[in-house]
Amino acid sequence: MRQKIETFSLDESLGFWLYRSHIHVSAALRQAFQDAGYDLTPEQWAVLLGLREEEGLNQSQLGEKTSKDRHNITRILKQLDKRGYIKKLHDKKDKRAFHVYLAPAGHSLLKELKPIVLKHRDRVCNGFSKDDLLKIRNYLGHIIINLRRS
Amino acid sequence: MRQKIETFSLDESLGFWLYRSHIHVSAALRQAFQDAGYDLTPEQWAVLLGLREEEGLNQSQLGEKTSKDRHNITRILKQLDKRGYIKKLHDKKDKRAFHVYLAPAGHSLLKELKPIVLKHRDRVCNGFSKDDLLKIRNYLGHIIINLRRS
DNA sequence: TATATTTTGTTGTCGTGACAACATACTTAT
DNA sequence: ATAAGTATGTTGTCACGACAACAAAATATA
Repeated sequence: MRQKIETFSLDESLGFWLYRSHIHVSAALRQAFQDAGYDLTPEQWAVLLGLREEEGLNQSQLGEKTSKDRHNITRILKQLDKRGYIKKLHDKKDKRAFHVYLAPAGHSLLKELKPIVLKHRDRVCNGFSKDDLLKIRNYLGHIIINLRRS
Repeated sequence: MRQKIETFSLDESLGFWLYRSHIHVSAALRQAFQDAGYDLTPEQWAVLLGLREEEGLNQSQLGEKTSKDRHNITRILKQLDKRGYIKKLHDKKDKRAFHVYLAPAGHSLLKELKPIVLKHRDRVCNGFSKDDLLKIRNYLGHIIINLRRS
């Protein structure tokens, strides 16, 4: 009578599936931007999108919103600033902080990217019902909650 | 009568949810290794695990198995080699290729990490039934298939 | 008020993902 | 057999995630 040895493998690892699917989705979006002639990373896109939803955030808040830490936000904003997509304005009271806004070029970039992103989304979501998508989001949200400071 | 404007946001983006959950899971595993005194990245762990499942692969095959390209495999193996966890043996016929194996230190490392990884897994999967986990894996596999060269 | 702590943002380092360029060597075609 | 094409692996560059150290400024506390 053999005992079951509890073990693990890549294919059984939820974390590895998340890694794989994230890598694929991210690579596909990057490629879609590139094919359309845009030199923009998925991360930069995420920050632009976060900004459009809530302009005037400071960098820490923007980092919270996009799940990136201050250091990375600093550098991603540097890229976006260099390309003229955003503006950083000093807080009038707090001399340390900035408020970040989309520049006009950022707004029009988002408008231009829209069909590309929608097409990408349709590709990723092909074969999923609205209910499936909701379930996936709940599952992933559940995972994130499981990992919150415990 | 207003028309619905099709739009998108971070919270509605499946890709962004994948990013977020992957980042959290990966960070938690990294932290678990660190807390236990191991200086090992989740990526290095994935390569070691891939190797244990199938020793003797060449680097390209190992990359395929772990969803990493040749360049990254080269560097990750360099790290693992430096720490003595793997061995690279020349192919006898093909002078370009290597066969990669776990060194004894790699085997014992995997054994030592086992309780840490299992605890991490329990934390990530807290509240999910076996059926849930199967569904998640199917969903993520579906996403990956959707993105295969089309 | 003076000091200590916290917060905001920057810079630097390392490991990794994406990509280009390259050397070496195997394979196929002529 | 030679040339063309392909495959394996390395190196270099850039962008990003994690982390440490830092400066500047706000806030809390003594």
